[in-house]
Amino acid sequence: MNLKQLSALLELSQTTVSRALNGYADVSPATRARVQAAALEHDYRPNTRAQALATGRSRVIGHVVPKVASHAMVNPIFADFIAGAGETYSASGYEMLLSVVDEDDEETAYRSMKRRGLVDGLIVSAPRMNDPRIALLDEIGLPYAVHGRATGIAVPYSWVDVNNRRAFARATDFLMDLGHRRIGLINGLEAMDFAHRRRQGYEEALRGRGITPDPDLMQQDEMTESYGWRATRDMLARPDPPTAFLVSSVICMLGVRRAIDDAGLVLGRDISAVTHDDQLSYLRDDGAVPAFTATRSSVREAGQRLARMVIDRIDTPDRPHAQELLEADLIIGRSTGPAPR
Amino acid sequence: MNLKQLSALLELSQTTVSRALNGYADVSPATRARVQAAALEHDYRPNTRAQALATGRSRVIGHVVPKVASHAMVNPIFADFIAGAGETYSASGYEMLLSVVDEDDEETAYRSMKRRGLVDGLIVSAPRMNDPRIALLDEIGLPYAVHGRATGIAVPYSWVDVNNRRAFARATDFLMDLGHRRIGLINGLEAMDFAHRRRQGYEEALRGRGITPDPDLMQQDEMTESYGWRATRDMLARPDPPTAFLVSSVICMLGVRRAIDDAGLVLGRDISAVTHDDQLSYLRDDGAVPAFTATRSSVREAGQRLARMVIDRIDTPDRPHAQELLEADLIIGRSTGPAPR
DNA sequence: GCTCGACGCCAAAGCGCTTTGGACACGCAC
DNA sequence: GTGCGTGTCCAAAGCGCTTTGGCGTCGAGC
Repeated sequence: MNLKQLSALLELSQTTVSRALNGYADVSPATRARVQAAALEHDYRPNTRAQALATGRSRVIGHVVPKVASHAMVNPIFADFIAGAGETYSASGYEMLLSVVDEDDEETAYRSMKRRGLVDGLIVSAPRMNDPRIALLDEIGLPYAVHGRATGIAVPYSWVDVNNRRAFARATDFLMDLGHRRIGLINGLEAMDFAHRRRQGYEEALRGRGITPDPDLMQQDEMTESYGWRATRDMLARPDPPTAFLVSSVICMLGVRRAIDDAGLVLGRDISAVTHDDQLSYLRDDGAVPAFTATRSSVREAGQRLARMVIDRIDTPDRPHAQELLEADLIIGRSTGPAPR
Repeated sequence: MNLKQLSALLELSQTTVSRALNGYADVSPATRARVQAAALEHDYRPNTRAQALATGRSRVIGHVVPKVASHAMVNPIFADFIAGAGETYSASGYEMLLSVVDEDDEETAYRSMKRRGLVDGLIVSAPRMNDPRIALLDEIGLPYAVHGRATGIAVPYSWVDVNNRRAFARATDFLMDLGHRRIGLINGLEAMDFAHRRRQGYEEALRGRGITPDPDLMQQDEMTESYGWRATRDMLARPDPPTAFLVSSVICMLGVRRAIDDAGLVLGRDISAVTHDDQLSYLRDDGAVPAFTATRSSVREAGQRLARMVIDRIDTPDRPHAQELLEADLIIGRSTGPAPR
């Protein structure tokens, strides 16, 4: 059933049927009711492609997943983030288009999405420092919103981010309050903006108490379980090992715990550790007392907010850019305790 | 730059330009070359929506993510699966549409996708036993391929699956070869077909050696870390605890290890455990000797194969349905050893 | 009685592509 | 010269929708 057939059936013009369904005022209430009833009865849904062609809007929002050729890593927060964004999209009549793109072809991909009229807007994930994608999208003229910030970009843009600096500063302070002085940082790749900010927070807090950050106690890498294990093992093997760790993700933290176990130590007694917790659904840690002390912020919620933000930008491109800085909760769990003396 | 402008510029008709670019024979080699050069120079890309409207094909494949209202769980294999499928799509000129849908609205969502001409085909994930979606899609007439099988569905359909029954039978046999007689099963939800098959394999292997499966040693639930922990703790607390575990996912396995540690036991010495390993990129376990003994099968590869399969079905709907049964490798790691006596 | 603005409806154009059904020119065979 | 196949190209219709501009009709206001 298409518009033509439906309007023939109702003995009305396509114009009237279309306008009745789209809520225009110049349709009598009686006619509108009749049209709506018929549409419902025959389960009429406008063809998206035709609609998009006629209106110039596709009601689709793109997410580009860069595929790094070297290490075929998929971001573990990806699924929950997508779930959050997807919820908002479907509630707002948008669809989500996912494009897996070779890292080098990202620019081409963006341009092509615009030219082909594939999407009305984009989500930019995992911004790096001085990320070139922001200028690119401004040039192309495709509405977008960024999950995170990009240090070094001067022009305003729309973003949602966690206050990573403050979260890690608070966590560091918390550990120092417990008497820890040597605190290892097991960070994500610091080319990623969030990891850079986390280190800033960590170093600031240390310096705030007159402690000079020790480069030997800082590691950065792709946040896998085995990286967490390796980094912890190495630091614990040092002559003057840390008594506490600050860890960038729960996945890493699992490896950290394993290394601590392997060393015959007890987490929360011999060694303390605080992790950032994105509240991934399959790693939910919400017992009465959580296993891990954590800076916690829901990545799913970030997805929801970002989706809302792009949609707003599509609807009202002239509005000034929006920014949302989410504060992470500091949740006390069983992985921290006073520094052993 | 659109077709009209391009053809004006070339002083050719739209027809000829279109046919030149789409490889039709009735264009002289000279003209074709001229057209291609101009298209390249002006970076012309046909508008997808117009193309879709004209051809009746959208070159988009849908993935429906059911959103379970009660427990907002996102499948951890989701990201890697998507990555695999996405690679194949972009190599084949397809796009991926992701739709997050309330569990109850799944039928409506499928019908709507068809009516609105949104997608050319679909991937069905996480089939349950007697899954009604297969009959539904056959009725609607939307090409699809299923990730997994649905016990109880008689009609042929296209699928890619891991031989879960055999994988778990082999793992059980392996543990029994090591002398284990009481083996706990920490399974996924058995309404899911794969979990059902895994239990079958487990029970068959036990019976094959004259052991009657003990219902007290079987658990099923959503495969989270905390479930793995809880189930293991409970079974170890039994009067006659198992000496080995069979675990449905690496995520669970992390919880299993935690519970074993908590009990003051050593994994691989006091207690053995074998897990299924989907080779998730952020949980890669590929040291010289992996931490976990596992039945291993790449979910990313499954994504690639399924993508290929739907595309084939779209291109040649009359071809008989294809099936691919992937065998899981049994990888020996450090989490298994002879049963203690 | 006439004008004018609402009101309710519609014909037709247009979105940017593909595809059908020729048209035209040319060369060849008869 | 006629007929016919072949190689190139094109005008126009169509995909299913939205939107512009206009057309009657009717009641109110003068």
